[in-house]
Amino acid sequence: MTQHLELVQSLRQAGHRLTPQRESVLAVIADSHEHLSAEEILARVRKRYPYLNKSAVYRSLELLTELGLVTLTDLGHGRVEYELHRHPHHHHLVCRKCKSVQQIDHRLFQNLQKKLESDFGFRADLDHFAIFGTCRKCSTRTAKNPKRHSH
Amino acid sequence: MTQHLELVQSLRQAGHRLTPQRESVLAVIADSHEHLSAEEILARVRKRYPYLNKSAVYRSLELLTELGLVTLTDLGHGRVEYELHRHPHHHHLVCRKCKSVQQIDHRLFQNLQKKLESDFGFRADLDHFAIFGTCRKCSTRTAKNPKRHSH
DNA sequence: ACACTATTTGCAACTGGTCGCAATTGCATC
DNA sequence: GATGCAATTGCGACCAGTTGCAAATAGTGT
Repeated sequence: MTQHLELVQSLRQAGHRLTPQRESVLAVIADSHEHLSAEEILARVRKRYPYLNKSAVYRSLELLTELGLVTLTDLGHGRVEYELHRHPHHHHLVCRKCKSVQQIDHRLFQNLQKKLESDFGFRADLDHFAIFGTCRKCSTRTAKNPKRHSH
Repeated sequence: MTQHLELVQSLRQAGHRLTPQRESVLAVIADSHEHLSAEEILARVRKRYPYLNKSAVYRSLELLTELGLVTLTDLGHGRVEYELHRHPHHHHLVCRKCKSVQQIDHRLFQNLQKKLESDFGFRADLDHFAIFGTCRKCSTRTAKNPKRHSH
């Protein structure tokens, strides 16, 4: 939980207030080592603050993402997932057809990331990235049998 | 409109039916040279088919995207935007803080795209991509004055 | 400890998008 | 041009997430 403390510090340093709501959202994320959906976060937070409102959770998550303390990934499952920002990170290849998710190493992105920073001064959040496309299986399958597509 | 015809062909070839709903969604997208939100597409389609249901539009768009005829971009404005798939394409750098959008050349992605295909057999839809992060202006600003962040 | 005020929260209404299912329809075959 | 049936649509309920606004409160200064 020293991590938790650090996070609280970053928040305050960036000029934001530390409310019990934010504190508990942070705690939940810091304590978990998996991806969490907003819904799951809300449920866990409510164990400590039963009446906490969902907009508070969403607003906290938005802020934490903006501050770079939390990463957000849309794996195309209809809900966004949050995770404490840890280094280094993996990325995801998400197949639009079969919805499979494949992890890839973060180093694949380093060149691009550096180039964006040097050319445009843009600090890309490429720490936890989802790329959509068609996986090997689905590419070959559709080439043979146009009609079939699983889901 | 020859383009429109080609699109219809691709649809049929992939084993899908050509319904008036799909046809009009396609026509609207093919006729427009800007990004269109689903809502805008729905509105335009209704000029021809006044009672067309929104789910039909969404389902058509999903299909067209899957077939690669249409590209979909989430610029973080709370709504996804659709566009006819034209080559070559630009990409977008979206600042999480000031929400500004900056276009960049598609060639920045070619290496990555090739690598994903050769290493994983994954055909990434990198034709129209949005990368989130912090733009130059916002990086320097937050370093100086932690509190300020426009929106 | 108290007052002040900008930030944050709770609430409830709203929005964009999805889903299950019954009714309809494109199109292949006769 | 009629038949059959799987693909597709319409519908309404639903879901995740957002927003505007009035009420509450963290943190600053006294």
